[in-house]
Amino acid sequence: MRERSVTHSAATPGREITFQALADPTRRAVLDLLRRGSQPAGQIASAFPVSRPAISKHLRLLRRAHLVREHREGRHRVYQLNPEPLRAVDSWIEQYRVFWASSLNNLKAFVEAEHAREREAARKQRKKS
Amino acid sequence: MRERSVTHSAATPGREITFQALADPTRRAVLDLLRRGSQPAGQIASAFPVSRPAISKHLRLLRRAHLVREHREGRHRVYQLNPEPLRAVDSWIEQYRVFWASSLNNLKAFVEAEHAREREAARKQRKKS
DNA sequence: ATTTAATGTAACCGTATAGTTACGCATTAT
DNA sequence: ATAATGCGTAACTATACGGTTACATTAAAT
Repeated sequence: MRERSVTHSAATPGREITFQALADPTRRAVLDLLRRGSQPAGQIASAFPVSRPAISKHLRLLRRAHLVREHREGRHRVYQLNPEPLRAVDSWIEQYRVFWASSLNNLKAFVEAEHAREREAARKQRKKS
Repeated sequence: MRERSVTHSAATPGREITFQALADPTRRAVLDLLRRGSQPAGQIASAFPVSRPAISKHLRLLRRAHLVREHREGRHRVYQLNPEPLRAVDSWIEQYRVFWASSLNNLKAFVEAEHAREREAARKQRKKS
């Protein structure tokens, strides 16, 4: 069976774009800001030290990741948080939560020491042949 | 009080490097792989379609983010998962969990409609003066 | 009808990423 | 001693990113 490709849950369709969108601190800050309520683009931009076009591009990426929704309101472009895609991220992390939830970390260390011993044994074995 | 800079929890020291490390799907897949047990670098690399040096560089980033630990074992470099930094990511997402946990999303929509109405009122107001 | 306000986009720049091949250095095997 | 393994690093390339300034567009204000 040779573990060809593991479960590789890291590469779920949307997840990819989402993780990438979250990689930038400014973008995360924008989301944090939007958590307190929707705002027009300019107002968002004014909360950051970078230029407005820079924020505009960040918003484009956030849109592409469906982390925000936009709707026109007069000459304003109001941005609204859409936390839905974060569920995918959450569910990915979920798989790791058990590692820090209990003493599994120690257990893991033990299991690995075990593996190391096995490897060592295998090595000695090959030496003999 | 004018919400000068929000809480901006997006920019916590280590969090930055962690999010960045998770941005790449291959790196996340490496972590997924390591969840099943520690492995030497070469074995990790053999699980992916890219070259070994490519994985080596990914491992360097994961090391920098303290998401993996490395220890030499003979001529092998065994990599071990260290989920600890993921807690920071988890706690960031935590703040968003409430949004999909209940009907708060709808409530949010309502509040925003409210805001919109306020804005509209303010606009009409300014028009008068 | 003009002007002003609110945004997005284009063009450009510097730097980081992800990947490749070639090479160097230990450590184990022969 | 020499060969082979296992890895990391260097050098190089192509592409994406984040930022800036200049320009285009649409809607509101005068």
